[in-house]
Amino acid sequence: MVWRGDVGIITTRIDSDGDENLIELWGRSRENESVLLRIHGMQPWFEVCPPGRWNGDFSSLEGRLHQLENHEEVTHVTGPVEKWTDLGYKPVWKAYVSKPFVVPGLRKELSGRWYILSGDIPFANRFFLDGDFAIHVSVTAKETYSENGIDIVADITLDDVEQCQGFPVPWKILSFDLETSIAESTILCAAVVIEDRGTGIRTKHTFSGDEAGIMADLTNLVLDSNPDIITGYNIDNFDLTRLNDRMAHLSKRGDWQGKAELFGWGRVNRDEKEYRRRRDGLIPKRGATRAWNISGRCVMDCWWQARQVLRPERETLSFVSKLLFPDDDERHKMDIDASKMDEEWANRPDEVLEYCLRDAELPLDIMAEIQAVRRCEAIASVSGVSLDTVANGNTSQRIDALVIKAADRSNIGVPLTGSADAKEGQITGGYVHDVEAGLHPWVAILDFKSMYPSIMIGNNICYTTRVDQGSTDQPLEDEELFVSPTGAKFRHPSQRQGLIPLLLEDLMAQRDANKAALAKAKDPVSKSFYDQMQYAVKILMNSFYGVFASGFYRFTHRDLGSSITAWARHNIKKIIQRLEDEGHGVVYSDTDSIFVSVPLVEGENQVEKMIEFGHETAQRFSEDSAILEFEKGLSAFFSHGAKKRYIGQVVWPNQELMIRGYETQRTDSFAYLTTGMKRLFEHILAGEDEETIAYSLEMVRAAKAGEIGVRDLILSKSCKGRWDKRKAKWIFTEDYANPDSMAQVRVAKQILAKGLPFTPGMKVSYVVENATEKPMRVRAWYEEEADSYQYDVQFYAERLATALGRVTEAFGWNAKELLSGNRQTSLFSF
DNA sequence: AAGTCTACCTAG
DNA sequence: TTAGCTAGGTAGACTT
Repeated sequence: MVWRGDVGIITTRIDSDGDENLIELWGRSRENESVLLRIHGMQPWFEVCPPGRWNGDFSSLEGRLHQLENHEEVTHVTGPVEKWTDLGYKPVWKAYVSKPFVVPGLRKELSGRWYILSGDIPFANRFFLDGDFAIHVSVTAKETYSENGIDIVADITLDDVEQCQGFPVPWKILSFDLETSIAESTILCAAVVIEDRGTGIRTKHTFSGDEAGIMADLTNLVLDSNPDIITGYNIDNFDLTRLNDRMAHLSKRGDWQGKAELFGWGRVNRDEKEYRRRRDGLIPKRGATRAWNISGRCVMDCWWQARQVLRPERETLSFVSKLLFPDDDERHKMDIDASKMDEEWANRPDEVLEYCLRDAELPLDIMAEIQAVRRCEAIASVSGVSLDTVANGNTSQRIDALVIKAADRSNIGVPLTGSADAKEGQITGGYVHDVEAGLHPWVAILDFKSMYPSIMIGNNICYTTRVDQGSTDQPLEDEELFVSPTGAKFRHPSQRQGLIPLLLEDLMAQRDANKAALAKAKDPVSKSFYDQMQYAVKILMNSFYGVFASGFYRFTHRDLGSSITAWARHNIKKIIQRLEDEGHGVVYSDTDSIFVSVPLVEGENQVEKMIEFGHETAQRFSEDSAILEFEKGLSAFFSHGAKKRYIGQVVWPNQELMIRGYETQRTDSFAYLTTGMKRLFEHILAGEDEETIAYSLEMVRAAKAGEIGVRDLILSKSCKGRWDKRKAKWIFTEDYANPDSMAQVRVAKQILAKGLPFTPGMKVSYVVENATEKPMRVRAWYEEEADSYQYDVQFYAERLATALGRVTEAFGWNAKELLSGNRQTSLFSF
């Protein structure tokens, strides 16, 4: 029976064990079926061309070509086709090979005789590249069957797949949590909550009893419920790692069946062959990266998603929950002491199970609230990759998906990653204008629309358009070139349209289309959809510059990044100069923005004057590919004189307090300072100078008097470190020159001493007990011990005075004076 | 007390 | 901090 369906692709792998090389794609259909597509008929290949400049002498290649054709791993060779490379046009042969995994060896073997192209592209990516597909596809299958709990398994070819409009995939998400013994590191109990986004139903499960039984039941639930996405809080570093360790502990070496029973979460046959796969197999694996790999499923750690979206001051599950659901006490009441888990489990197992279940469900609430999956889906849709590649991949992979496709279509050779010359040191970045200290009334903020992408488009900046002395491909004699302030030259689009500028133009058009659709959308579902899409396009466009300015990306050259920023500096400095020549004060500028004083008018209509001035000025200085926009209007702007630190009272297009850089924005500050400083800023922008000083003095006084609740004094900082497998201990010396002089490392060690989990890169929280000791004495923060903290009153008072004093100095009070509570009369004060 | 160095986090 | 980039401010430990 013919099956037709729209499918969202979770992840891919290759199956090259048989005669054929299959690409396997796991997904979920619009109709809520689990799907496995097995793509037949594709063959792995790479390309070769003569190294160096091509001299047209085909006869010199005959021997090499013959050797290539007769290589035992090479099935056949086609070509040559003329392709563009960074040394000019060259003849390119395509070598088809028996198996994808022979390519790395061949690459090495041939490297002296040939220049290799397209030789490091994972074979499974060919599905997206050759088919021009993204995460959502439409499939027609003549027949299908069920296998391994998957509803629809279809053997098809690329021709049976078509592009598909985005649709909300009814993902099935499994969230889990383990409670573990501190003494033994065994698993005491587990909980799972499964969300079916098709039906909207959640089911809850708890597991206790002997450890092997818990793991086996958990595995059975994974297989029976067959989820697409596995989540939980910090599962990458904790829960999955622990399951893996316990599997190793509880099963004998080589007992693949025993291991599969305990942790065989993969969506594949339960046999030894699948067990033996190094990745994408029966048993979840973590390679060199942080990301876990489970065949057929996508691991999406709620902690990682939440930190990226929310940037929380602290990163515990309970903190993030309170941040998102402040009114919901049930969700975050704390009644189990995790540092005494063994006792808790012995004394009141029911409560521990309930606690465990709650911590399994919260990640689902958090993921839904921050729309983590939809966000990934939108980026996957725009860049043309699977869900897993967005959730667990890197920026280069997203850019690759777009650029390689475009290169293949235009006969541009695809160089290997790392083939470019290394960058010599850093390139120069954006220009930051000195900020004039003090309060400035009426400031218009103008900024360039998508500055770096526009510069790339406007000057046709691309790997494929850069003029290189060493290339056989030189511009026409009368060709108009774009010459960057660094001297780098780029071809004219009439002669060669760059791939990147073309892609960026397309993305800009997509963004405009999505924005237009968003404006027209009536129901919340489509509104959210178009908003996600336009945002995904924006994210993707902005990541182009970074990738092309990096030292290792395949399509880069050091002149690209430095030309982009050089043009940016040139453009913005020119406009600042012209504004100043006209008598307009430029208060500040950073990279793509200009803060300009609005001429004052008599009477009441200063806001209207600012709007008119903002729009008029922006338009006047706009050029074709450097469009300046009036972004915000401020009634007041203040900075104490440091770059990247300022505040503003926005009055157009809406009313808001805008703060950049200051302690209020920093997650390594403490609540008493951030909330107080925000209040201070409101006084400053309202022109309430006396209140500004009085408020600052009161804050410092209260701190000195020890009147602040310790919860408002918790500091938080990320801590690195790594687990040394051989020594079986945590080491910090790799990441820190002097680890024990760093407060966060000392805190991490306290956490570890308590037997609590520590995740490298995660923030740790602490209170300063005594800063007169060097290094200062700090105590890790545990909510359960909240009542027992002593803090260093003088330390907090000084830190407050320092931060507030920088600001109040503009009003005549410095840090020292805030601390003492009175102003020293200087010799010159009268 | 001033300067150097490492580290963190932010703006864009 | 999962091969995007640079500019910049600040804290704290330590040295001179």
